[in-house]
Order: sequence, then C-alpha cells, then structure tokens
Amino acid sequence: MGEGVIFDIEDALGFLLAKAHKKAFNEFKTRLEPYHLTPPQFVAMAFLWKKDGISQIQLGELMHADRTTIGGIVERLEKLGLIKRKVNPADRRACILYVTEKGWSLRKELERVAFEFNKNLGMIFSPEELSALKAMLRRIIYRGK
Amino acid sequence: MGEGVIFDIEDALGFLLAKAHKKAFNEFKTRLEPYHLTPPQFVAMAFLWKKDGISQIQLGELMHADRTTIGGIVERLEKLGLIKRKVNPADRRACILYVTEKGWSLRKELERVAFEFNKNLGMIFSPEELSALKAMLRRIIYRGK
DNA sequence: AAAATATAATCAGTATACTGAATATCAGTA
DNA sequence: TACTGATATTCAGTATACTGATTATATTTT
Repeated sequence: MGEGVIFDIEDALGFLLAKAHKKAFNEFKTRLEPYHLTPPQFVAMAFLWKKDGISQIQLGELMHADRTTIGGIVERLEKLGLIKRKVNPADRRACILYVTEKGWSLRKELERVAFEFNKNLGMIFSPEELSALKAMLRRIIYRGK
Repeated sequence: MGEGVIFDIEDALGFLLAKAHKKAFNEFKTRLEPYHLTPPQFVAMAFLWKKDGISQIQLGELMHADRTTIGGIVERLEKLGLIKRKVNPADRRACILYVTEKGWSLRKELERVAFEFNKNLGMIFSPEELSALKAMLRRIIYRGK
C-alpha cells in the first residue's frame, strides 16, 4: 500500500472465512441443541465413532485442535457419559479414549442430523461449485504443509 | 441416510470451513502479536477507522458479533488506549465509540499488515478462483436473509 | 545406571462467543 | 402522568481455543 488506504475489511478473505464459519457453526449448534452437544463435541464423537482407542493427542491431530482444547472437550464428553478415558498400560502418560454404549447409541441419529445440515448448507451451490469450494478450503487448510 | 453410514466428517463443508478459518485466524494472530492485538480486536479497529462515533450494537452488526462479545472487545481496546467510550447525550443507554490519537496512529501500519496477510492468503488462488471463493463465502454469510 | 531429553496430559491464565438475567433508559399508550 | 414495551449495555455462567508452566512417565544419551 502506497499512500491511499486500499485495505477493505469487508472484502478480506480472512474476514469472510471467519463470518461464513460462524454462520455455519451457529446453525449447526442450534440443530445439536436437542442432544445437548456442541459442534466441537460432535466432531470429537464423529472421529471416535470412526476409530476409538486413540489418545487425546491423536484426536487433536484429527480435529486440528490443541492439546488443552481437546482436554476440555474430552472431559465434558466423559461427564456426559459418551466416552471413557482409560490409562494406556503400554504408556502410562497417555489416555486411551473409548466410546461408551451410550456414545454408540447416538451415532446413527447424530450422523443423520450432521448429514442433513451439511447437505442443506451445500444446497445453495451447484455440485461443481461445492466441490470447487471444498477443494479451495482444503488448499487453505493444508497450505505450507 | 438409509442403512449404511455415509456421513464423513472430514468431507463435511462445516468442518472444512471451521478448519480453514482456524488456519487463517492463527496465522493472522501471529502477524498481529508484535502489536499486542488479536484478530477480532483488529477487525473492530478496522471498522472504527472507517467510521467511528457509532454504538456497540452498530459495531456488532458490522462485525456480525453478539452484544456481549463486542462489550469485551471494546473494553480491552479501551484498556489499550486505542478507543474511548462516551455516553450518547441523545440516548444515555448507549455508548458512542471513538478512536483515540493512539488508535489513529496505528492505522496505516496495521492496515498494511492485514493487507499483506490477506494478499498472501489469497495468493494460492488465481484471481478468478479467489473472487469465486469470496462470492461463495458471501452466499453462506447472507444465506436466508 | 544416572542424566538429559522428549512426550502426554493437566493446570493457570487470557480472549472470543454465546445464553439468559438484570439494569437503565427511552418511546408510545391508557 | 403512570404503565407498558422496547432497546443498549452489563453481569453471571458456560464452552472453545490458545500460551506457557508443571507433572508424570518414556526414551535416549553419557
């Protein structure tokens, strides 16, 4: 930028990403309210349903979230009785996370809710636009890796 | 979803939006560290630089943020001496937000940092891809309005 | 084996972001 | 004018997300 101000916050990619995310997040949050789960808690369950018996660090890598953030989410999911933390006998520093009976019992219904929400969110785009959008978001996520 | 599980969290638009946002947010946060400002604090300043003398509610509408969230951001910016809250004499319920001398003095440098960051973030795309991406994010933001 | 290093999780502290309740003030009406 | 409802902000409480320090345990090096 030379002299005149050419920065426009409302056209900045970072701002648009933040606001689009927040819009989607809050809508999903509303859909999850009947189940007393938040979006990040659902995401943790979605990964554990696919593969449980992993550590908090490994869950954090899948969710792209910090160790302390995962700690809180796992603690609340355990309090809700959906998962259980056990000590790894092969490495007593680490927990192993398991989905409980109650956790498994919610899978079908919650995956349906998430599927419907994402279908609805993507419905404003053509199939070509949607795959282009997802591909561009992945390029941001994996930029510089 | 009929019988088999067809929901894939890693391909869900909401998940990709959240992770792309977080990646961009954390990179911008790092760039703002020398100035002891967070991304939302910068966004508030960016809007107030364009037009100050507005209320917290009005700033919240511009930022698409909740009244209580704005309250906290404004409080911290005031503590940093970048803005000042005055009572609106025409409506004593409302504050009027003003940028201070110190707040104005940071404008040029911080807008340069934000401009560079957003240029860099968008550089992985062609100009056509970038405008298509921004247009799609806006369609999510203003969906159902 | 002892020392140094690395790793998994937790704790303390801060910032964002929300909900719902409370407070103060304003505007329109009985 | 007193009442009713609306509005701007704040307060209390919860969840996410981070940094940096601490603790406990593993691994590697000397």
